[in-house]
Amino acid sequence: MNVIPVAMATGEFRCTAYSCRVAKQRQRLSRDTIVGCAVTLADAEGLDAVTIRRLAQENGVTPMAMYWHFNDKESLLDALAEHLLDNVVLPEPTDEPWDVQLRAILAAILAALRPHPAFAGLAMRRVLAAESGLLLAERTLGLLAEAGLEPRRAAEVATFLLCSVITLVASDPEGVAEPSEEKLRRKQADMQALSPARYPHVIAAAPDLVECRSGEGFFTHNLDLLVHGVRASR
Amino acid sequence: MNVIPVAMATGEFRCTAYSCRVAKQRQRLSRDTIVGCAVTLADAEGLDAVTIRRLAQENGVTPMAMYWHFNDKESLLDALAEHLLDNVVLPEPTDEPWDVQLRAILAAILAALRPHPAFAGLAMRRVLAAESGLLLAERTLGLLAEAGLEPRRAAEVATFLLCSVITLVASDPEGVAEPSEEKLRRKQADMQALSPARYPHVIAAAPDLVECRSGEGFFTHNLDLLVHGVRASR
DNA sequence: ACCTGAACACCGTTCAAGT
DNA sequence: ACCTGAACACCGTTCAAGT
Repeated sequence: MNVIPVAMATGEFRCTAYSCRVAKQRQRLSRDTIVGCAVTLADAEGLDAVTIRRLAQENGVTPMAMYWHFNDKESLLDALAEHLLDNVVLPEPTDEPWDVQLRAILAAILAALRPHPAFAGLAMRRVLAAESGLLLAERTLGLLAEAGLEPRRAAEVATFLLCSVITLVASDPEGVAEPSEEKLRRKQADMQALSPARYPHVIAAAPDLVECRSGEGFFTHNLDLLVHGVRASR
Repeated sequence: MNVIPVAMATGEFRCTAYSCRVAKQRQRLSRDTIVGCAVTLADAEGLDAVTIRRLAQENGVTPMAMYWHFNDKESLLDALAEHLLDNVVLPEPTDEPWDVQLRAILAAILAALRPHPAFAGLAMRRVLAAESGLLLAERTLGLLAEAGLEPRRAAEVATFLLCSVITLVASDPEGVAEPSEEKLRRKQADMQALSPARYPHVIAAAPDLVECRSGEGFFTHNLDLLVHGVRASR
């Protein structure tokens, strides 16, 4: 969290709790500072809060200033996606078996996305475009070839694996990091109020169903599931 | 496609190519007609085109009329999600082994979502709320218990499986059904222009990577991967 | 019960212009 | 090179009012 709460003296521009830059000495804007601001904003208030106008305001600048740094909002989102992919710390190739290495790669992606569930879903649009994304794809395809998959099948599996890992993080219905604790309890109560005759398993699993996404097991177990799936489906 | 193109005589309201209701005899609005309109609109122009104001216009009605039928846009999207889940034709329970039945359920979900890639992703938010979604969850949890998974693990896997199937459809970067053929070729060309030293596998797989999502194999093979994964990770 | 009118606080984006 | 001002065509939503 590189949020910088500031108590403003001058009223030069509105300075919210999530203001991303200090007012006194406003250095020049850059793509990176804007992306950084967008990241903290999305983390704190969800992707919907990431707005051209809001970003401008956070930086004490006119909305139109953004258009010098980005062509349009689409390319701003692209930059957010690439920020995620750039944060993936890809493990060096080893002489371990393909499945161990594949798991390590997927885990690395997971680790980079988990801090940002609000916009992890954006990563998908740049895996085959950004350099860091292509590197992931390259390594994944290589390992799948090593596993003995024919090319077409390797492409299908690689695409699916990357999407699945992203989904593992982004599937959370709430866009924001903290699903508010309150809503979760209500959801659980709703489920347990169902007809016990028709939904016995759902009722019994209600606490797990609402909680499991925030446990460590959800990620490790389902990564295992994926890798086992690849091995078994050859 | 229940799109009704109309050659308007009167100018009573603007009638686009995707107008969802005929002008001459405007019967009453209902949640169902609005949802139907939203579905064809999303299929044709993407989810972004589904707008309170646009829906009103398509139905020759004031934007505010929507607010009698839906509390807000969120609940409109909820209705879209439930429309998807309602279309799942759940296979009857049989005495086949659990994995065969599980695959059949996942395939049924897939079949319901595939016609609507633009908003298939919405399904996630209502699986544990809508009746038809809860039925899916119930059956899935039952089969996973039958497979011998402990409750917590079953909840994790069920959540992941449902998300993954949805992702299988919704992961397409383009929101619209037809990714425009033109862009696909450009994407493929971009990839094949990469450094052959650094990205040999990506370059070789370029055609497959851009095409594989529209082939039948992408879905059947990855469904198999998931089911195999469940079996192997017990 | 079902819909309209007017208004509010937001969006993304373009174009010309300033320094 | 970097940013502003004014304007345009959109959003979702509220509130009071009409039939």
